[in-house]
Amino acid sequence: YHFLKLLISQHTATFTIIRFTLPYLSKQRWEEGKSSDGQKWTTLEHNGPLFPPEYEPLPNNVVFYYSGEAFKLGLASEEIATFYAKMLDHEYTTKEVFQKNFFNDWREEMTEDERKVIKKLSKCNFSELHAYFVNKAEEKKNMTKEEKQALKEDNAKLTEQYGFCFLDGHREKIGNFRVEPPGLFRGRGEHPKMGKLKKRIQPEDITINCSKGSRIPGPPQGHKWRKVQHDNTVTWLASWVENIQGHPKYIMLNPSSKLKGEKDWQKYETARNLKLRVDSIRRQYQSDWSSHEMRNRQRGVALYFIDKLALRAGNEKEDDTADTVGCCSLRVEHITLHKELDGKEWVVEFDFLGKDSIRYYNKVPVEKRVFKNLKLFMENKDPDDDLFDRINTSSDSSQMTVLLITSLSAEDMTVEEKILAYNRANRAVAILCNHQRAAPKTFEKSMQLLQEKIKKKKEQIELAKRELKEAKNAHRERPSDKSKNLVAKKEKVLKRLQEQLKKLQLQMTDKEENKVIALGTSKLNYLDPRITVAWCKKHKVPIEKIYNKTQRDKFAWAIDMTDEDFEF
DNA sequence: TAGAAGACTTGTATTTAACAGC
DNA sequence: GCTGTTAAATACAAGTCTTCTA
Repeated sequence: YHFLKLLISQHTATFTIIRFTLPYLSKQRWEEGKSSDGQKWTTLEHNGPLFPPEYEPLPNNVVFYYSGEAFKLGLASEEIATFYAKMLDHEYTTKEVFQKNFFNDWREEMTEDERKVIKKLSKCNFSELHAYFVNKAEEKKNMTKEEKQALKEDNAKLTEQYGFCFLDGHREKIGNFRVEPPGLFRGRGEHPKMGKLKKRIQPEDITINCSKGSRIPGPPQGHKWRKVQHDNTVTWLASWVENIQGHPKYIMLNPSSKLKGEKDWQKYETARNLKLRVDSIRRQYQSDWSSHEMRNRQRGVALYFIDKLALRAGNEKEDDTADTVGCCSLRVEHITLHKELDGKEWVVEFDFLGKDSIRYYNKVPVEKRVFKNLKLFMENKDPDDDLFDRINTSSDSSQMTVLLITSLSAEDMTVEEKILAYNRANRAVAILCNHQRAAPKTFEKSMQLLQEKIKKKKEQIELAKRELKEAKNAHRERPSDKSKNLVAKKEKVLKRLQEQLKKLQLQMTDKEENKVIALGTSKLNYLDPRITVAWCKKHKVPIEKIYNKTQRDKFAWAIDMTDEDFEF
């Protein structure tokens, strides 16, 4: 769990981040009146998941070719072929691993006769299939307004029927009420299983969870559920096992639900409690740097990294997944020690792939004792050995914290400036947590557009200034009510233009600074929303300017309970 | 008690809806 | 009203941490 806090005092935006592991905390007696028997609900009723539509066979004029010859595929293998055909202009399909995995899985689903003929992916020609789907997408785009409206209404009906459940008597929104459709697995980074066939889920694969005595959802015609259970120690409504990694998947509630909201609240309360102990935890791990036990030294340094850099814990991973690491799973090859670098002493250079194969690159000056310890941990090891070989994320008291404070301030700000300040604080957190995104494809273009707008606005301002001057002169020469009004009017116009310019410039700054940073994750999962709500109230910033509809729903608990003098 | 299985949160990519500018 | 951009919503993979089981 990662936690952070956003403190925004008088005209000042300040974030404090706290990232730590829960076992350490849950052993403390901080539970906020949470039921100890693990009951998550008393009654639960729902309509089961919504299945994706059955496969629609291709029309006869859309032909698959093998070795240049038309080849009619059976329904099952045709469907799988369409998965690949749809992805043809995606980078994935150029990757060897993807192709290999796809082709292996595809062949497994083929009939004997198909398998006899289709032996090489390179001889397969999906282009007609691809074109067919491109065309279909185009047609969908060109549908009339009425058709689109009808489609929308159909969708709304389904959401109405399947998108809600009753939990303890309250009607709650479900997060993902659709069963995932079949397709090709798209792992992130260099995932060894990319391209494998994600099979169609049948009702017979699905476990339903609801309360005893509730109306049990009916399986689709001619089918039955794998199992119906009544376990109120878990929060999911339905589950199945996906065939790629063999992991369970769940249908759960939307973040706007009471159940999720209370859990979220509890999370931030835990963070709040941690704040009281951060100092002592820091003293502890610093003293561990000189421990005579190697295990303690490693733990002390690992904790320091997590505290200082907001690294993830770094659990052990299964094989057959992309090679990514977190703090505890760092290997010797992921860091380089520099006694001196860029005029700084005791610098550690990090370079590794973290969650979702996002690169973490950072050069960090550290305390001398940390540096010496790292050198010790690396002695007589190969590059692919674990840096922290004596600890793992479940070793005792894995206490991990992070605290960062960035301060941004200004006096007498407009709402726009306040929002920029907020976003900057938000951004400082995202940068620390390495929440990166690829620069949007249209970034340069839209930047240029903004640039032009600003130029235009400046020209307008020049013009307005001249006109104002003229009006003033005219008024001086021949004062009248009319001329006086004109001056006032021109002043007003100029002022408004100047405000608009400022707004545009702020917008541009924000955009530029946000180029490769994703704010969403930290806003949604790390910032205590109560701090944001209090800040909005205090500074008269409408909450809608900070949180969109979804976010307001998710943080309804915070919006309801927080007044302007809330302190984290 | 360690390793596997299970449950739940976090995070990026993709899809869809809303909006601005013509 | 149309079209291209941007923001919101959704999808689902990939983490973390808990609980079960041999």
